[in-house]
Amino acid sequence: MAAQGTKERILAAAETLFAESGFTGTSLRQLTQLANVNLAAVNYHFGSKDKLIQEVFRRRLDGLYREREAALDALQEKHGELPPLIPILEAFVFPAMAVGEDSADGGSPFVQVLARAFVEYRDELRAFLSDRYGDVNRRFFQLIAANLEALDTEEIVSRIDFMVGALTYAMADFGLYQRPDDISPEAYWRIRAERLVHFVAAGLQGPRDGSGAAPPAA
Amino acid sequence: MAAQGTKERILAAAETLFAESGFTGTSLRQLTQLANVNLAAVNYHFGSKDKLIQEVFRRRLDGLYREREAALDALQEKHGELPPLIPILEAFVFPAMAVGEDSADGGSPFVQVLARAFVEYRDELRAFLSDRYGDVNRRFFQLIAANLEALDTEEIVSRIDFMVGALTYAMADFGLYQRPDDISPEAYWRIRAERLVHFVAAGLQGPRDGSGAAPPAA
DNA sequence: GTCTATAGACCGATAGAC
DNA sequence: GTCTATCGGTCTATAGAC
Repeated sequence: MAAQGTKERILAAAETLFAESGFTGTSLRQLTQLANVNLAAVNYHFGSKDKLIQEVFRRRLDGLYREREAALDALQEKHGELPPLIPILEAFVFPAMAVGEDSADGGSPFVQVLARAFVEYRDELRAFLSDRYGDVNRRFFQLIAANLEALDTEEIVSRIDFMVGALTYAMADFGLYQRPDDISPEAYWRIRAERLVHFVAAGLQGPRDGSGAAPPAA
Repeated sequence: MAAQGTKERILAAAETLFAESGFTGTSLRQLTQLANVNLAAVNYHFGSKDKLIQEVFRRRLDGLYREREAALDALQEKHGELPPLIPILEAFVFPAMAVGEDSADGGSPFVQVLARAFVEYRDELRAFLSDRYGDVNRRFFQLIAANLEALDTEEIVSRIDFMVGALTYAMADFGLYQRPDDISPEAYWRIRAERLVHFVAAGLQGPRDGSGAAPPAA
């Protein structure tokens, strides 16, 4: 685990600290100290702090989006042009669980870094992400929307916004639900991901107005 | 609008800049310049940057939580101990819309500041918020949970986490849905809040497992 | 209560020896 | 590729004149 190349150690330390303290909140001094490399190494290997941030994302997201695309391809192979909603949501959520599983402790700092990206706005980063992954995101968007065609576009966009919020927050593990001692980290994430998919599917497909989706449990 | 007291101008500027750039990302220099007060005024009036952050929250949340509590009281007056889910969610969400409506442009920077608080972790701030508003939050939690008693506690906690995510993200207006030109800011927030409540209610009440909540729209 | 000035620390980036 | 040293700039907080 320890003592890879300098670049890898920097990236690993960056992921950890960005997750904990954000981009602005993390200094290159803390970062290089944790990575056990010289301060100047960041600029030597990455050019600047912003480029380092970008590389932290690229390293994880390239693989993640490859998996998401492959999952969509497989779905359309199986179901034709418009697969049902649940597998589409699974194709988006499940690959995200695996990201960061190579980290030692089973935790997944990168998904928290992803959540930071929404809040800690960096124009350069936003442009990079949109450029590189926008096409796949739009493909998901359109497939989800096509499954909700009883709704008008405005309402669909709103509901997808809510979905992204639930997703982001849940993946970043900000909530109250803690892993019980008797289940493994992998099982924990799998259960959460399944619950999330069902929650979001129910929310997306809910009635247009008033009166609750189902009779209350009581 | 302009030229209130120094403290008020500082608080207003802080709200705006914290919403845009976060706590760490906002310097007292930017802040005092926008507020048109001297740099030293922050420390004179608030003691420190952290105390200023705390005051930004207290100023808005005291009123918000008073409204939320009053809405719950009124609900229980009307429905007895356990009101139905939708009005409970409305009692939580609707008062949040009004917060910040005294800002000049109809926008609501404070709700974005709230979202920051989840991501930009500050121990001092977390303790303050939990101390001051934890009781009301727990009351909401329990009423929601009581409406979902067909589910086991673990699943309820998970779903409430998803709810908080959707709520936080939506209130912060991070998503793609933009206000159409032909509706007022007030109407925009009301529509979003209603959609959010219905989305979350459907998600919370969704089936325990597999197979989608309702027949797909197509 | 408002200002200037500055202390004391930290920041990202870079030049240049090895 | 790695290091030291440092530049030029930022930051929060405060001391002290008015």
